[in-house]
Amino acid sequence: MKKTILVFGGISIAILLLLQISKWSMWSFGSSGFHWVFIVGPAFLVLGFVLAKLFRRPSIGAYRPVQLPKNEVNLSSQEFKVLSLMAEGLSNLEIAESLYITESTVKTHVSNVLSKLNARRRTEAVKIGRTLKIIP
Amino acid sequence: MKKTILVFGGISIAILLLLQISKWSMWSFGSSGFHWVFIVGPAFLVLGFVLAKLFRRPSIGAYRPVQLPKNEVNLSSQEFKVLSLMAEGLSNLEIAESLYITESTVKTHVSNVLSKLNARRRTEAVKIGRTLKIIP
DNA sequence: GTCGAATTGGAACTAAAGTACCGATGCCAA
DNA sequence: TTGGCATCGGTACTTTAGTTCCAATTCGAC
Repeated sequence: MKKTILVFGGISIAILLLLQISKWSMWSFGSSGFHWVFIVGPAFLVLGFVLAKLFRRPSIGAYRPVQLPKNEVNLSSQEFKVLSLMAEGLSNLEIAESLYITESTVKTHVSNVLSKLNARRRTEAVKIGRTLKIIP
Repeated sequence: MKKTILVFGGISIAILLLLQISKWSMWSFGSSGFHWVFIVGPAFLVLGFVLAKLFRRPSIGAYRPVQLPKNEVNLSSQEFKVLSLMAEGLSNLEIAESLYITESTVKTHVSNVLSKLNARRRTEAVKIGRTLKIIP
């Protein structure tokens, strides 16, 4: 709340300053076409807004709509086990030891699971799996 | 917030300087007044950038820091937000962009969450958080 | 006002996770 | 018998995640 007040206070002061400057400029420049400020200024202001939005990092996943992969996700037996153990918070190594396979194989399975669920991280895979009610 | 004020102050001073410079170099632009574009334009461009940044910030809310009644685990407001976004499957970078903080800060929060929940991985933290009904 | 917790962020790491590509085996249905 | 799939495993690589230590503000409570 204080922040907001300070922000708007700062903006107000800035506007006041700009007005003051414009007055001073009027006086010092005479009739050299100062009205440009009121045309070009807002235009560039808007441009700045737009550019700021554009330059903002695309944030690929933050608001990405979770597109559910085609109704039927066919995880294989092992892939399902791996996903379940991922949801339990196990690391690849721990999953490997649980299933008596090597970590390399687990990585392969994890990659396949991520691909099939259209996820990019194991946490996302777990979330999607829960959404699809594949795992509790 | 001091930063904000400093920014506005800096912009104002910059505009003043630009005006001053333009005053000294007015003769070289001709008398059409068109040169204002090159002075006011960039200034408002920067102002637009700053304003866009400021107006983006406060609208992220929607997360209520839930105070835990018992359960020794007491996550702070930001830590709770980070944990929630972890459960959504976001990466540290995506969480950072969602909360308008840097990835470094997110890492700090994640480390604290893992420590407080006695977890060793974010997936485990999510599972524990769900077990403790901190997150759905 | 002072103090502790919270927030933010940086630097410099180490440790996992994930990708891409490969080969081998076994199984099953067409 | 052959093509496709699942399983297993490997190498080499890039990307995230996570740790540790540090420091500057900020905020609420006392």
